[in-house]
Amino acid sequence: MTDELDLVFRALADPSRRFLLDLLFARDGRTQTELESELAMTRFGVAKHLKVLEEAGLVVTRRSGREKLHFLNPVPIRQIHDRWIDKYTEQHVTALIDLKRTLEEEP
Amino acid sequence: MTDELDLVFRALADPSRRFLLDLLFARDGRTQTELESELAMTRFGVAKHLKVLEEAGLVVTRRSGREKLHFLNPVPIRQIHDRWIDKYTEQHVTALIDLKRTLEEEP
DNA sequence: TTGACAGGTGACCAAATGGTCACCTAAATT
DNA sequence: AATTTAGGTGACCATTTGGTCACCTGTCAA
Repeated sequence: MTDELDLVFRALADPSRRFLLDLLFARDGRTQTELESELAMTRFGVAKHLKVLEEAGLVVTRRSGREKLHFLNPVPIRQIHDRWIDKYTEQHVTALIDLKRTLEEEP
Repeated sequence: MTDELDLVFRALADPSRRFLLDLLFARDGRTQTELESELAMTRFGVAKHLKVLEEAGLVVTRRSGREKLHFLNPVPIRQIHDRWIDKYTEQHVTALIDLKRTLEEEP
């Protein structure tokens, strides 16, 4: 009943971790210390979250001296998408979302 | 720190719920009883999972007499995708995944 | 070389989660 | 009308999870 993407889904379940992904989506290559300052949490909590994201493959890291740089990896996100949206449905869905966005912009 | 897609991410975190989505992806419009038979769990557990999926908007339902029909809604999945993959990156990522798939097919 | 800085580990605790059960309502069947 | 069938509710329990802390290693700078 468990699958290979299990770690990815579990990683995405927490709002703090999604916020970390947002930060890395906005700007890649940040250190852990740099990311800590953005969360209302001790560095231990942030470190734990980054570890979960890294083990899920959503974040990849590179060591540079005593620093650890973090990068967003979008591949697992796309795999989630492809699991429940086939190439045919994709067009309808994106059209729907664009429509929704348009409607919300002009009230 | 919490966002509107919170329910969607939390719903996707559980393997049983993802399996239910797989079932509905394969064939829509099933009743709860029909779905129960596919899970190694009492009907109460399945009902709870379906409720979580419905509240997240991943599943929409329609009543028909005493039956409740379930349908997969792909829109939230696409929204997850769009959050961390911009139109430009999308091309690279899909190309990467296609490449990976090709390589795994021919060993 | 001494101290400051970046990061890692394991234990620990409160809160959330998955699953079951006793009990309920409403629709279909006989 | 009586029974079966589809589904819903709230309490309950075991396990998992998010977060903190004391303590550790390795790297850079004065």
